[in-house]
Amino acid sequence: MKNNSPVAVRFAPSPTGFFHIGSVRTALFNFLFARHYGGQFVLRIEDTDVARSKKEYEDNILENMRWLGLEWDVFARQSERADIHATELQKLLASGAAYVSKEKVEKEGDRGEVIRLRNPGTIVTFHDEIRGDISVDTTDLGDFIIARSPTEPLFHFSVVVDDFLMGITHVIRGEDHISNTPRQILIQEALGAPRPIYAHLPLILAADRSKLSKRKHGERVALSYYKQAGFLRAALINYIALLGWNPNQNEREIFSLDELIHLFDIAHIQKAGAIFNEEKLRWFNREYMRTQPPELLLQDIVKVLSKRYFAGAVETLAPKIVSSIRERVSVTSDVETMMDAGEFSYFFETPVLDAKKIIWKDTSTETTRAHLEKIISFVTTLTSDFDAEKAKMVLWPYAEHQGRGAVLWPMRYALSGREKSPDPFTLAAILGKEETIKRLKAALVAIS
RNA sequence: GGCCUCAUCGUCUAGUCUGGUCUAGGACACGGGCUUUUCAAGCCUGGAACUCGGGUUCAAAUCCCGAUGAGGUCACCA
Repeated sequence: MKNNSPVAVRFAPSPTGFFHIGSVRTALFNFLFARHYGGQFVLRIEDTDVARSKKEYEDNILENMRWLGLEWDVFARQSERADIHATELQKLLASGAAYVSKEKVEKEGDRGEVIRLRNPGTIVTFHDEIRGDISVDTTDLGDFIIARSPTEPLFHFSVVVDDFLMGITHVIRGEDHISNTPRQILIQEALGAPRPIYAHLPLILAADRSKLSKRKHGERVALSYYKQAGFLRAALINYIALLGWNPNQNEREIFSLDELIHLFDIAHIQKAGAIFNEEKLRWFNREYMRTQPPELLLQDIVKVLSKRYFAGAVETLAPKIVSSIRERVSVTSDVETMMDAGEFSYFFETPVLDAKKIIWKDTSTETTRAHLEKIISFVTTLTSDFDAEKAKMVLWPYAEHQGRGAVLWPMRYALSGREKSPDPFTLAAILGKEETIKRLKAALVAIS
């Protein structure tokens, strides 16, 4: 497993929950670092806690790592390295650096005997690439437990053994591991293992400034939530990379994964935690959506609208409305939100008109009626396959002359029955000549 | 509470190492305006921050000390 690469890093999630944003960031930074230096990126599943680890979670992590494009070079499962851990543990026991200790059983699952590290009780000072030197008096740690039995190592021990034997040169992980580091260094020293270079990343925070957690902050901490909502991987990667790191490229904010790899450095990593802001993520996503071919959004629109409306009607409608929707959404799930708010209902059903709303501001009923009649006569002159541009051409001079609001508002409202909608020309083109005239006449009846 | 870490607009950040060009720059969000009526988008524009207190210095967002505040962590979880 040793290699000649200058650096080797690892992302070591425990499969005890769905891949969440904080883990994504740790994985991303490790990936970026490895690729930047042409080193090795190890994905190691820390599943030594048999009771809490689930295959389902492991699958979720792997699947999402691939989806994000964070390909790893080496894959390992800690549970499959049990023999290695047992061997190393025996060495410590044999040398007296660790010992079997009798315990009183306090809670269910506790053992009568566990293995503790003989703590020399020194002051451990280690260098952190982001924070500088950190010193901790390890006497308060006591002879801490490193294994439940000779074949059941605990987190700190298996991490140190694996990092050592897998040749990990840099440990890049969350700030919540700072307090674990002295303990792990003590184990390294007992094992005679070299000390890797540490870099503790600032945490990604929830709006309340506390660490993002499933229990406190719900589904929005899981990457799959954003994936399902239709966020693009490039937007997610770009946004998360810039949370706690800055490439220092003047004012630029949009970067591809390759550019991030090229630019990545530990020197520009932030020390303070950063709040995850979905609004800004949405902005990134819109930026990336613009670069996507419209066909992709079209497929999503068809999928969403088919849930509620007749598929045949959706098929013919969707291509006509895709460009106007494209301007109004930041993420594809917005399409569903719009549908739930009734946004598209007027394409499928005759709108129910509120007579008062047909009239623009202080325009009189008589004038509005005259405008509507005029609009009908204009529309009548159009060929049945007219588009929005054609409709605008015949109607615009009249609207311009009579007052845009006075003419266009009643038309738009008559066609949509809503205070907010696409412009009247687009509506008319989508609805078609016959339906447009029918709805305009209905408005005329409504205000009579 | 012990230990550890952190501290620039509401949020993400540039600037801090190598003090002066910072009356602190950008982005998101928000306010106002413009645009083919509404909504959105776009463009223009506005408000908005160096946590506080001491030092050092001709000069401090930048260096030092302290206070305060915030977070992390204290398992036979990872």
